[in-house]
Amino acid sequence: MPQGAGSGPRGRYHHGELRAALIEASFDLLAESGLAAFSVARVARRLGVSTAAPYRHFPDRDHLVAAVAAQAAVELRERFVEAAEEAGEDPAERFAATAGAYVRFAGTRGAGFDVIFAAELDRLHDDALAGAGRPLMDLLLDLAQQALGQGPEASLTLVEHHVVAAHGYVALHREGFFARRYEGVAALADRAVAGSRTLLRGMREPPPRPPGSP
Amino acid sequence: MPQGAGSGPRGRYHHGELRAALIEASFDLLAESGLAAFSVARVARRLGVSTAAPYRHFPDRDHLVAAVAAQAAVELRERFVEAAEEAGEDPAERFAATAGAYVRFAGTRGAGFDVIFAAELDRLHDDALAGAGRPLMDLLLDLAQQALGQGPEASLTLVEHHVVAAHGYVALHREGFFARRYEGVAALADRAVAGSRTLLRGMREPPPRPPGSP
DNA sequence: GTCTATAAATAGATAGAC
DNA sequence: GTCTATCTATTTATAGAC
Repeated sequence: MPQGAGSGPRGRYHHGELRAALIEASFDLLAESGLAAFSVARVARRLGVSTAAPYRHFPDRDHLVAAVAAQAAVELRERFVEAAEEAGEDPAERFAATAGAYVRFAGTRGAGFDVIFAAELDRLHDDALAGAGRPLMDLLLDLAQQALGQGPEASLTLVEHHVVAAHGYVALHREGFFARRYEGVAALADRAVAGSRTLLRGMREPPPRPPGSP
Repeated sequence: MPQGAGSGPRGRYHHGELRAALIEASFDLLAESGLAAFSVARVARRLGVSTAAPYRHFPDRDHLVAAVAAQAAVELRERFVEAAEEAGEDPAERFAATAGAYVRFAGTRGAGFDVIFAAELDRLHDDALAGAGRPLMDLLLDLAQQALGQGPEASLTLVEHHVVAAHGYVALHREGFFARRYEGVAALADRAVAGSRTLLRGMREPPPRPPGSP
């Protein structure tokens, strides 16, 4: 039993658990304040460890963020799979459901596409992170393809609008834009799903008339 | 001629111009680093004035941000009007064009819905700011109403999806999500306009079949 | 593996000189 | 109207004790 945390409900992290605890606390901090306000010192403080302790496990702030991002990518993909499963058989509903899953995940867990694909982390060449983003997008492309029944180019366009809209809800939520309109993330997630349905419906329709065509 | 800035191309701000110069430099800083990284000290530094100088004109950081936000709301509304005018007669195109205007404005000027409606600024009770956001949304609602030809509730839904998507492009752009895909804001603005057209088309269509209905 | 102590940067904000 | 000087707080990161 390599631990001694029994001295209190939130005992200190003595041996070997700090790395995982840092990542978990980082999610909380990101959810509360976003990536820009994220700091190693704040994570350490809320775990009750010294500000120096994290540097035993991560060389700097960005490597900690990268570890969070890599785990977020894996978790988010799981939420996507679950959401599609729960949505039933209709490919349109399976696709749209991932917008809700995104808003709920990024809204409560704090790490979404902004963290997972953050440009700041590019220079790290973190293998775990580099390999984590692709399966996420591939899954969405696959669901879009099945919902749309058109070529890969159209699917990519749909996924882009879909992802951008879902992230837009999270971003504006975090900035307080919806503060006076909605209570929580769950309501916004439903709006995002409705938005994706609308988007899909719009892409199945032919454009009314390209300006200037006969 | 109450000034003495002739000693250099970027001379110091001696009398009376500092307030306006601070607001203008704040736009630049917001465009480069976003609201979270905004600081009074950085604005002062890039103007070549002391960090104390801004406090002669604004009591604190938030009041400076509020002044920027109020001006941004006015400017953004002008961009909306121009974009709708340039889009021609088609109400759908007039509405969709505002998505492009938003992405270009918020992407290059740095202050969009996130700044204009920032929850942080709520407690200020700044009259200029409080009155600036509403005309912006009213204009969009009006254009949506004309494009959609349905009730005010449907227009509100459309505007929300429209605004959220446009802001999503700006937010993900700023985080580096599109860094490897697009060169600049102009390309993203076009994608946002295309997205709004799709959205509008989707809202004109009846839902295929509400689950469980005959 | 974690701690204390420490360093240098940066930020917000104020007092008082000019 | 702007400056210098100053204070306090925060963050990143390192060195060395336990």
